[in-house]
Amino acid sequence: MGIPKADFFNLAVFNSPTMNEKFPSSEKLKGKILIDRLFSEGKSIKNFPLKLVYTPINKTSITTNKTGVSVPKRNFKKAVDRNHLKRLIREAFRKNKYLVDSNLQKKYAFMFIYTANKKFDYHQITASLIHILNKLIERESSHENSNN
RNA sequence: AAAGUAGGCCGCCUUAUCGCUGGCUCCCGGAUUUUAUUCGGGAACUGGAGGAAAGUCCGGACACCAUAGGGCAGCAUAGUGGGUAAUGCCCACCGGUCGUGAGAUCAGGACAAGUGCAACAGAAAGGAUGUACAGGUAAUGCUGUAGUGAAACCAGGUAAACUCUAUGCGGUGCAAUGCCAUGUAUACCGGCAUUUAAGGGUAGCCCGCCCGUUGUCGGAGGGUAGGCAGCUAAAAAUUUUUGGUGACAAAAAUUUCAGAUAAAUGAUAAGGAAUUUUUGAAAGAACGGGGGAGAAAUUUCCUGUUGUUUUAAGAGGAACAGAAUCCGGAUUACAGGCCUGCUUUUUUA
Repeated sequence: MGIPKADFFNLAVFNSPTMNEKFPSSEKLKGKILIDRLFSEGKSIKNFPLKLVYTPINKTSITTNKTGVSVPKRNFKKAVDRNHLKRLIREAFRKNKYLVDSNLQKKYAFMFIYTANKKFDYHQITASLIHILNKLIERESSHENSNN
C-alpha cells in the first residue's frame, strides 16, 4: 500500500509554490491573432508522437505562458478519440510545466500537435513531452542569456 | 427442457491523489474619494454527457427576412378511425402476401379521361387479318370446338409507367437575432419632400411587387477582432391514482437534473464485480474395459471417456460512442447482462 506515502508527497507538492500543477483558462492558448502568429513565425521541435510549435510572446500584458493542444481530424475521425488524446496531452503538460516555469524567464505560446495516427498511452506521451520540454529549455535558455 | 417469436430495462463500480468547468457562500488584493459596483486570486459546499449525445432524415418551438400575394410548375404523403404541439411518427381495426404457429411485412387512392408498356409462345396482343373440323345461312367469322398465352376480337392487365384525384408545403437558420465596447468618416439605415425614367432586384417561370434622383432631418451602420444576452424550468422528470383495447390523456404529490466556446465532465494508482477461458483437486452421474465374490440376479475394487457441481490458482477483463439553441420521432452503430408475454416440438404428471 503506497497510499500514505503518495499522500505525503502530494501534500508537499501542494504547499510548494514552485510546483504549481493547475492549468486555469488564463494559461490556455486562445484567440485567432496569437495562434496565427504562432504558426506563421513559430519554431518547432518534434519527438514522436508529439510536435511542439512555440514562439515568444513579446507583450507585457500577458504574464503567463499560453498553451494549446491539437489532434488533427484526418488522423482520428471520431471525436471521442480526439478528445481523449487532447486530455492526455493536457494532463502530461500540466504535470510537467514546472520545467518551463522554473527555467525560462520569457513567456511563450505553445501548441502541442499529435502527429501519430494511432493511440499511445499516458506514459508514452509524458515521456515524449518531457523530452521536448528539455530540448526547448536547452535551446531557449542560451538564447535568453546571450540576448541579455 | 430445447428451438423460436415479440417487447421492455440496464449499459461498470469503489477508494486515494492531482486537475477542468457551472452555481452559491465566504476571504484577500486592486480600481472608482466612501456605500455599492467591477476586475483578479483563493477556500468550502454542491451540479457536470448518451441510449443512441452520432449521421442530419422528418415534424415542431423560437428568431429574422416583405416577392410571407395569385397562377403554373415542383416536392411530399396515400385503406379506415384515433393519438399528438406537429409529423412522412405512434396506436387500433380491416384487407393482401409469407410462416405449422407466436408473428412478420405492404409505395394498401384511381386504369374513369389521355398517352404508353406487355418478354417467350402464337396467324394475330388492339389497326385489321386467319387455319382445321362441325353446325347454320340466300351469302358472310354467323355460331361452337381445337391450338398459343396471365390475357384472344367482348374486352382485360399494368400507376416502385407517365398521368389523374385528394391533402399539405414562403425562405433562411442560434454563425438566427438583440445589446455593449473598440472605431472609421458618409460608401449605410430610417422619416419627409421632390423626380416618374434608363436600369437594377428575385426562391424555377409568369403576373404582380420592391429599389431608384436630388435635397433635408435624424440615427449610428458596414468591415475587423472581442464580450454579454439568446442559453436552458420545460409539449420537464419521478411516483401513485383514474379513464382508454391501445397510442395517450387527466389529476395529485415530490424534485430541479450539463451549459462549455481553440470547446469542461479528465488523468494516475490500487482494488472489486459481471462474463470468458486454462490448469489442478474433490464429489456424485452416464457409458465402456479389466479383476474379485456369487449358481444367477447382483455387488465390490481399479481404470478410461463425456458432460455437471463445488473449490483453488492463473490469464483476460467492457462494446458503440462525446452535448454545442431546445424538444418530439424515425434511422443507423453496439461487448455483455437482466426481465416479461406468447408459439412449436419433446418429456413428465
